[in-house]
Amino acid sequence: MKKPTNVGIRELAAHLGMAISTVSRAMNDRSEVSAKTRKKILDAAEQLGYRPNQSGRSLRSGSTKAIALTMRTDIGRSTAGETFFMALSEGLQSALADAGLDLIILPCASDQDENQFLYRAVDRKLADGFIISNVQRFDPRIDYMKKWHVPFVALGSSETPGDYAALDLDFAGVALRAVRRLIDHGHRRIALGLTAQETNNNYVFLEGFRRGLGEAGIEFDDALVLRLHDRISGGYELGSALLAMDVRPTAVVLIQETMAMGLYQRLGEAGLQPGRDLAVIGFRENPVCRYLTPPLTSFRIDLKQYGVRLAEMMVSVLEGMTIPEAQSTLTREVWSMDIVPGQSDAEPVR
Amino acid sequence: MKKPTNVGIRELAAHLGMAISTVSRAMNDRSEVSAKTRKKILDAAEQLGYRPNQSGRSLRSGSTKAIALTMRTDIGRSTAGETFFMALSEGLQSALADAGLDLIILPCASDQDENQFLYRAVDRKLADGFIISNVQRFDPRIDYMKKWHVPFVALGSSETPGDYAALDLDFAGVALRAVRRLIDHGHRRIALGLTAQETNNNYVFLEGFRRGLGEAGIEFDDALVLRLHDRISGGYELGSALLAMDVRPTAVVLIQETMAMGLYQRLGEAGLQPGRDLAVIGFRENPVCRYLTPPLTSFRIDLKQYGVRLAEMMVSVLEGMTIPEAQSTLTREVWSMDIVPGQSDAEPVR
DNA sequence: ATGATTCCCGGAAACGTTTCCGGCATTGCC
DNA sequence: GGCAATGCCGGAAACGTTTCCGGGAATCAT
Repeated sequence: MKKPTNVGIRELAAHLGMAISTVSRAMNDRSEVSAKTRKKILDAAEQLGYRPNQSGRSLRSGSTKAIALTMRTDIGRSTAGETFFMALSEGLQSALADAGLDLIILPCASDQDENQFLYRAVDRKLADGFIISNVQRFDPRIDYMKKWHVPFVALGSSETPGDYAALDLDFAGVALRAVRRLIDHGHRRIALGLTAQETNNNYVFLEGFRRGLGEAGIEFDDALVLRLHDRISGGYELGSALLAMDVRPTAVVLIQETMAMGLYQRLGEAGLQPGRDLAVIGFRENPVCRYLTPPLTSFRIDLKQYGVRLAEMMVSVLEGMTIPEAQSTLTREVWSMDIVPGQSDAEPVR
Repeated sequence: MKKPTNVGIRELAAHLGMAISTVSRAMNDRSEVSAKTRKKILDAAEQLGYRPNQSGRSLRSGSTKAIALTMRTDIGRSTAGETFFMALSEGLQSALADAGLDLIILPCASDQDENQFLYRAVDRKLADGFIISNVQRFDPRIDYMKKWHVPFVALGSSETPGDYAALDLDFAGVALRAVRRLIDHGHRRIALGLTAQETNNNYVFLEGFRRGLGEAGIEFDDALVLRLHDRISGGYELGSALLAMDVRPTAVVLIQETMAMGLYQRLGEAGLQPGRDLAVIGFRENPVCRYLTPPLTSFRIDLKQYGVRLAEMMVSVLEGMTIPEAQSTLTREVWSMDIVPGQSDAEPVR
């Protein structure tokens, strides 16, 4: 069998004895075509196996009907990252599909420049809109998108000024509530585990942490803030660092829940028990952490709904670009999270 | 600032006082253009910020210069540590980029038909080549791709006949070696934890398992084969099922290492210890499992290299489609894995 | 010096689709 | 019954690029 010659709109029109413009209209559900003509065309299209060519379509219309989501392949890999993007995509893709949009994920390997990677995709007009993940505190990509007026929403907040849509988890609120909770339990000396990257989340989380301490009149001690690899081994190192301190903290708050695994491990090796000898609160609820002993106290978010909301915002931005009046849709939104109490943050022993 | 009119090849050519064909040649590094003309053009392109439009390009040339990888968003999720796609993409994207190809991941939500999802992407010519993951034992998608002569490689093996490229992990070998190892340790009654889906991996893994038993003259007992959800809770259920058996097995082999977490949990609740009261061997090495106590015995694969190899195969298939003679590149390849001994598969207590 | 070859480059036709424009019916209104 | 409005549809021009074709200039061999 030879490679089948793909039937184009021209062949289909010829086969029907109609003009290609009519066929096009029928395929796009436009109103200028009568119902019975449309049916005839759609039937013939089905029968001949005609599918509109996306290249021709987007060349002419200037729209790809696709949304791109950037994803670093080396971030939060040991567990958090993948479950995050997968669970997010579940809602995102589904909701975008309802709006007639495809979702494509653009994975960026660690040996590539993340900014150039996006610029290239944007310049080549790979998608109508872009969702930028792993946003930095001041992110040049945001400036780029604004400069060239390409629709985007930032997945994560940033200090880059200007009007644009952004969606983020409430890092500040989580840190604040975690500290409050620990203080309520009687802790006074609380450590903080951040990641090593210069992401905005770290900054915001630290802000919330400090505010929590300030509320209770506890002096902030910079030596208790540790920056670690965003993986299990980072948690292990965190444990070592805590154990090596002259006067050990009685509690620690983690910005990345998978660190808890390494931390648990390190504590166990030292004969210490999480929750009894050191209170631990993680960030995002993660199946892994529920199966730790003791279960990790963390915060819950429905990532699927989060993805749906992300899709809504993207669609809204897209409409805002085409429909001139609706400029007010560029909101920065923060989703608060619910605490999931575990057994890992009891009162301190003395 | 208004939306900048994107400078096209025409504007660039006019600005240079050259023909657009010359500019096109220069942008594509073709030999029919002199070195100094090329430099002049590239400089001007840089200065004016000209980037070729991908739609126009692929419409004319029929090639998108992109490879698509399908990914179900609901598979292996919540499996904590399931870093498969991220680690794979790391090598895959990087290697494809070296070949001048983009990688795009097409996430398919659980409420969508996986086959139709692929067909749609193929019909719309979203990519030059496709990497099909989560292949079934008999996978209609493979037939579809072959029928329409669109380049693809199957990520995972299948029983669908015909010549095509496929890459898979050595499920059979791992199962065989796991059983052998347990038998060497003195185990005779060995259970098997599979996933509930009808994937080919389950079948192949079971084959290897049976073969291992057969080698030692141990009768295969179908009641010891359990099919569970591909997640931590599945492991928990597995534990319950094992504990409920009249005569308990002394060992279990898992096709999915994250099940171990739930299993450990369930055993702990029953006052039993993995590795002492029940030997456990998992499948793929996973950071999470190294931090279990006791560490899980499993098998190692370098997913990044695996991704690089996948890219090579894809490129090879692509060349095989254009260069007529090279049809012999359609190989089915299986990667063997190295065992990573943990403490979870000791001798049985009696 | 002449013819053949090679090297560059310009002109123009595609690729498959959407969309503007215009025109023929048909309908509605007085 | 005349005239405007409306509904449907055909023709053709775009969208931005690649590539075929052809031709002028330069190089080379004779």
